Amino acid sequence: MISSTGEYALRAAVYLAQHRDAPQTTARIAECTKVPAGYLSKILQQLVRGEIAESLRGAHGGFLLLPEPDAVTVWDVLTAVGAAPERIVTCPLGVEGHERLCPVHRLVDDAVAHAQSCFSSATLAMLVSTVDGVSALCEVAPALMVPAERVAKR
Amino acid sequence: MISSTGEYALRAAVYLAQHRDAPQTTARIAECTKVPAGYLSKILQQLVRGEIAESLRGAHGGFLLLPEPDAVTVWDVLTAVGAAPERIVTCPLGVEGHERLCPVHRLVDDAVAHAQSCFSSATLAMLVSTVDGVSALCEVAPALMVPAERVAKR
DNA sequence: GATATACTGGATAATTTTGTCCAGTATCTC
DNA sequence: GAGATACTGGACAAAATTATCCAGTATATC
Repeated sequence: MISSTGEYALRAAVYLAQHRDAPQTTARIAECTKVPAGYLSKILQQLVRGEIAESLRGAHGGFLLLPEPDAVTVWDVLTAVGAAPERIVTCPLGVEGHERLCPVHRLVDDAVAHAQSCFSSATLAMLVSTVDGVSALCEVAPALMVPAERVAKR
Repeated sequence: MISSTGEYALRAAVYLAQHRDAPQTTARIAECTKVPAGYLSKILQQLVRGEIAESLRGAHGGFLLLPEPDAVTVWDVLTAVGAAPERIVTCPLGVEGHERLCPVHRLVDDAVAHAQSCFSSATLAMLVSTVDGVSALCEVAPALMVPAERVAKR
């Protein structure tokens, strides 16, 4: 449905939305999102070019989410890395003489349209704020940890 | 949204659903669906293994749709070639200690689920029978050709 | 200013997907 | 049975995606 690149970009963007207090290094984001560090570096650069993140060089540098979390949609993130599913606008067979899509491609395009709709109506703020026992990126909410884990932390 | 392989398989399956009267050769299907012939050959083999098509060797041989067109869904075709979008069943980050997906992956999985629903409720028969001026695979209905094209044919 | 930190951009490599080619085999027609 | 047709399976090649590495540069701290 979405490529590895898209998945990775989404994880990184959500992580930045969760940690707006200080710049987050590539290494830290990579560790927490389980994304290959070297590749993540490229993806973060794309997010910077897409004005989704900003980068700060030097000591204590890293990446910060640029807009407010409620002003960035999942669609925006996927688009920034070229991983957004694309609508079918013209006949993939290149047939001349008609404009409308045939039933086959209309079906596929409907699915794409729905995905686009889902993704463009979900903001990073929504993903981060949602609470139902499992927070974004699977960070287990401390209050909901099972006893064994809470004990292990001490 | 779906891979080239999936798109090609769908075109081929629909073509077979449109031409059930006689076996269709790889060359003919390739020409009409604009799919690279050599690659199509591999895809047709996968459709045969998936019991979506049957093959007949020798002169006047080719491929035939195996089940009735109303008994094959788009989902079936995509699955046969391993191109069906997959549901997210476990946390892609591999975090232990919880079962439910986090908001990020729940969102993505919802989109996948919707696509799966679209694809599994659409049969080849539906795609072939739909008439709204453009038939499946963009074959222009003769009666609806624009005048210039009708003249050009003479 | 010296040093350590951390992003940038480019080169390169591994992997997966897509695509090509051909010898072998089965089947039909005459 | 001979010849032509057409699928089968495997090897191989091209292209796109994913991933790694490193020298260069900018920034913060002392």
